[in-house]
Order: sequence, then C-alpha cells, then structure tokens
Amino acid sequence: MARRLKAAERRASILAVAKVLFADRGYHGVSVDEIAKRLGVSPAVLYQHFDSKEALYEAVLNEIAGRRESYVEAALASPDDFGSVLARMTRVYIDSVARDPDYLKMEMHSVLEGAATAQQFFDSRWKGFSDYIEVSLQELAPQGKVSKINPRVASLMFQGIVREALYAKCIYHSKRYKDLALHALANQLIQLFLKAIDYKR
Amino acid sequence: MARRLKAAERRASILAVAKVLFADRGYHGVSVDEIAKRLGVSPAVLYQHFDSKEALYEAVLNEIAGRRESYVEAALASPDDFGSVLARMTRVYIDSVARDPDYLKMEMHSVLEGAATAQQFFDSRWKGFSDYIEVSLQELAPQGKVSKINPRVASLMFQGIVREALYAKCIYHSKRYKDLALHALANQLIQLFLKAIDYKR
DNA sequence: ACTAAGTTAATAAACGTTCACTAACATAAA
DNA sequence: TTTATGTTAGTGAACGTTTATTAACTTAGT
Repeated sequence: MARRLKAAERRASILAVAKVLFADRGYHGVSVDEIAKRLGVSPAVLYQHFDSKEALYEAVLNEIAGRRESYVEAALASPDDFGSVLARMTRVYIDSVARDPDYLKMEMHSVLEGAATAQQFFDSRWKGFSDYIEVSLQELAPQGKVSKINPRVASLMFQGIVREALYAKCIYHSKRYKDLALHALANQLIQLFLKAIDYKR
Repeated sequence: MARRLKAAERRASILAVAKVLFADRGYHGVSVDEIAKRLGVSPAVLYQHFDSKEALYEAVLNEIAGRRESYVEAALASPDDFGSVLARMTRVYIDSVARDPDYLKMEMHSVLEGAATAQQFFDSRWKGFSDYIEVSLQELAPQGKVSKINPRVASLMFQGIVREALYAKCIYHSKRYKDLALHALANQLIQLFLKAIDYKR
C-alpha cells in the first residue's frame, strides 16, 4: 500500500493534508490518526517529520501565515493613482484567498486561539493594505484628494469590508450574495470605500 | 465541598461556566472534566442536566444565538432620520457585544464549524441591521437622499465594518487602535459609511 | 548490503460517560 | 417536636475508547 516517498515529498504531503483538516476543524478537532489515515500511512510516520502534533500544527500555521503575499509589490510595480492601485491590490488578494480559502479559516482559528501567529497573519497579509492606505491618505489629504480622516480608521474600514466579502463568499457561502460574483462584489465595495474617503483622482 | 444548588441554579451555573470556556477554546478544546473542576463539582453532575457534552454545547450555542437583540426596536422606537437611527442601533449593538464578547467568539466558532447555528446567529444579531439598511436604501434612493447602489452590497459593507471594529477592540485587542475608544471608532466608521452611500438627511 | 521509509505493536494518559452510593433536604405521621 | 420516609444533589471510582507518542521490527531502493 502507500507509495513510498522521499522525505521532502512526504513532509510536504503531510503538511498539505494537515492544512485542510486543521483549517476545517481546528487543532483539537483533528487527530494524528486521522491525518495519517488520509495519507494512507501509519501515524508513526508523522513523527519522523515532526516532533509532535503541536509542532506539525505550528508548521502548517507558519507555512500559511508566512507565505507573504506579493500583492503589494505586484500592484505598485506599475504605478498608478491610489484608486487603481488599491483595486489591483485587492484583486490579487481576493484571488489568492479564493484559490486557497484554508488560509482564511486558519487565520480565524489562530485569532480565536489567541495564538501569537495571529499577529504574523496580519503582518504578512493585511499589513500591506493598511500601510498602503495609511501612507497614501497621509499623502493625499494635504492635496485635497481625500477628506481629512483618521487613516488608521480608514484602513480598518477597508480591511473589514474585504474580510466580510471573503467570509460571505468563501467561508460562509452565504446565499444572500450568490448572484454576485466575488470580483463584482469587490469592485462595488472598492468604489464605496473610495467614496467614503472622498477620493478624487 | 461544592455548595448544594437547586436544579435550575446548577443548570444556569453550568451554562455560564461552559460558555466562557467554549468561547475561549471551542468545543474540542474543553473537556467535561475541566468544566466540572471549574464548578467545583464532579463531572457526573453535568449529566444530570445535559444528555451529553454535545447537548451542553448546543445549549450554550442556542442560549447565545437565540438571545435576540432588541437594538432594532430600541432604535426605531423614537423615529428619526436614517443616519441617526443607524447610529443608535449600532451603539446599542456594540454595547451588547462589549458587555459580553463571548458572543462574538461563539459566533466565529459556529461559522468555522459550519454549524447550522451560524444562520441563527446572523438572524438574531445581524439581520436587523441588514434589513433596516436595505429597506431604508430602497426607500431613500428614489428621493435622492442616497446614491443608487445595491442595498445588499451596502449592508454587507456595514456589517463588515462593524464586525472588524468589534474584532479589533473586543477579541483581537489590537494595539493599533488602543488610543481609540470603541464608541469613537464606531462613530467615525458610521460617518464614513454614510458618506460612502452618499447620504443626505 | 546499507540506508531510508514505513509498519506493527505497545504505552500511558485523557477522554466522555455511567454506576453504585451517600449526604442534605423536604415533608408528613407520630 | 421529633421521627420516619422519600427525594434531590452530589461523589468518586471505574468503564471502554481514543488520544499522542515511542520502540522494535520489516521492507524497498540504490
């Protein structure tokens, strides 16, 4: 049974399976035996690659939380006005989440567990947004291109909007928005946000 | 040891303790023994009041999810313009969450577990907002008091904004917003939202 | 033949749950 | 007022399982 894999492959396959299970049911909701069974392998194998269940969980967490999203660089690569860059950043971001919704679930889990990783999630995924918005607003306000508002509040607002859309479409799968594609929804939300901060290009 | 309580009191005390533990670490993160220990009581006692651990969990969930928030009625009691009513509703709501943050955590847990209760949470806590916003926008748009936007998108936006503020202040306890009181933050966010939908009273 | 990869079998602890039992209380007869 | 009787609330140990983890053994690949 169970094809024989090289250490690196096996390690990766363990991480992959553990990720979807942990994302689904959290640390305590998944047993080592179950992960092993899914892999078609004996539980002992896991311990040749990870010191403990907790170490495996942390490895999964770090792998996800640490995968720094390149949306910032990507969006800033071809410089443009604030609104366009923000839209581009957001598009890249929601695509990455739609491609791998487990990320969002793991983030929620880590927040609930009060894990130190929660900060890491924010740093690698949301901070780019927040920083870009805050810096841009500080820059645009004197030029009268956006209204004078607390940049920190605005960035929280944007984060909340994007997050709610992603929850509704990728986790909650709310029927309420089923006739609205994620991108269409995001576009409308971005327009609303720009209006909120009174952005004029 | 363990003071002797009447059935109703004991049941209530179990629910109270179970609530904070489940909210903190989720269903699988808490053992029956631990709940019993916190109560200063033998684990067997729990089974005189609940059929199983799962039944207890569901009881907690139902108790929280079912406690219908009266912010809608409260806010509509003294009729006013849309913005004022929305602000009042929001204030009542965030107060109730700030008073009992376990609610928010349990809602997150139930979303992650894909529990049917998640719908119940939405119905009892968020639907009031969404409905009020959607109905109001449909009414105000023809009068030119708000811009013509998808009411459903607007309500999702508002929900996301409020939720993010509550997460940041009540769960995540983000240092980022520590110098902003919850109410002040909420007020700014409401103003931004009203601006986004181009509300004119 | 040697090594890397995987298995089988075992462990001790923790889990949810049940059981036989007792102390505390309430009530009505004496 | 005491005493007998039934009920309610709680105990603590034990059940069978599942858990995470380890150690000793086997097999496949080069």
